[in-house]
Amino acid sequence: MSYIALVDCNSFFVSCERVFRPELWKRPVVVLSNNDGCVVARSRDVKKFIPMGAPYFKYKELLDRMGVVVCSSNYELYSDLSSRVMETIASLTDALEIYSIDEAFLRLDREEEAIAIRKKVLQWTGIPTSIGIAKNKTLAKVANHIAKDKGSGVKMLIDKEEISSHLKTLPVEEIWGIGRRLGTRLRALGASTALEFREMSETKLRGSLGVVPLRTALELRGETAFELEEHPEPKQGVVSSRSFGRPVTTWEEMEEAIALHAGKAAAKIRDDGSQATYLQVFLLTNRFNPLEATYSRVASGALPGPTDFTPALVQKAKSLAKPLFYKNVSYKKCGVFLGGLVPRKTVQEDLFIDRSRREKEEKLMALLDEEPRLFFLSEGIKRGWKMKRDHTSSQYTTSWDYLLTIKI
DNA sequence: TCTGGGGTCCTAGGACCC
DNA sequence: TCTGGGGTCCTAGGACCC
Repeated sequence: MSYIALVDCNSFFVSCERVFRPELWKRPVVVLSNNDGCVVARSRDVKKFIPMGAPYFKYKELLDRMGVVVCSSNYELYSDLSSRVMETIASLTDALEIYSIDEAFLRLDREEEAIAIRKKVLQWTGIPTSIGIAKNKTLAKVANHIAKDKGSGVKMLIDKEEISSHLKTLPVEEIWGIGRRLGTRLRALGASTALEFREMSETKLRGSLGVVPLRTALELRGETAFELEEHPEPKQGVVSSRSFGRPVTTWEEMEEAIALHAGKAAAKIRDDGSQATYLQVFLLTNRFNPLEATYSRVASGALPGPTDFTPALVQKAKSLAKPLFYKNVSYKKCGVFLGGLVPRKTVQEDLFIDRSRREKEEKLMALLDEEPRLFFLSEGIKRGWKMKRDHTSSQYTTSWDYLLTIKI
């Protein structure tokens, strides 16, 4: 008999910070999102009084009063430690699905294997984990919560009676795949616990909620509806977006931000070895501002052919964004999505672009990717709309002193 | 003053075809 | 006067995840 296990790193971003600052193991710690906007990771003791995703400005005083150490996020560090954790797990199992930066599903036969994995990950990376084991992914999630709550590290949830008794006390919205909206609808339908949800009829679930919640309910009954995906499909698209440090009201600034995001997204797909055939831009106002109606616009279009060439993508992004931009509107955020990705190798030669021009473009992009201080002037020099935090981490694009001059 | 960013999957509805 | 029905593809939007 084989089981599904979920390995989940405990307070992952916090643990990453602690690995490099061991004195923090004894302190309560939170990690903030970009722009120091939200609390995105909390040490165990902080979870009791700070909700996940809490806006930092609302909790700043409380955090200070409680003596909580506050860290800005360092995604490069987290993603590097994540790779190490995943490599460690991979070395101890054959069937692994990396589900997120801090979680992995795997197949195993015995609880001892999980205990060994947990020990090895801690020993090799310094990151503590919790492991839930059950018949399928959804129940492994439930088991994982139990392991976390009890602090025991590993929880095997197989016995039917035991499963039922846990589901009886589990609120519907805490089930993996059931969020706030579905939770509200389920409660209206008379299911407020996982057990009540599991016992709803299939036709009712399918008819009023759709196939995903139905699959979730089937898993709670012990069936398998979500397979272990060891070889995930390539990404559908990449997005670069960010909130502004202050409201943006002029097209000149918006244009710079759009260009910057198009450039960042382009760099990502080049790094992945793919090219885009479809581009989307979006502009948003601040949805929390009660004085103004929320304004959110999207525009998209096909590219003339698969490309990863920054200037072509920037031009397309700007031309799509321009008609969306209204004067007298304060924008909060914008972004660029590149989709319809195809592997670079299989892209056919475009007969209308001569070879030497293509080679020049490739050289220019290679140069751009090698040298972080290089950027296109269309992305702006001053960037008054950028978040303040970003200025501290990279000066290359924000100070004249770091500018390079090159001739092409 | 200050509320993240990057993804996935599903559904509904329109366009188009026969 | 009467205005089909089924399939496919595309896109926008909703809901969820971490």
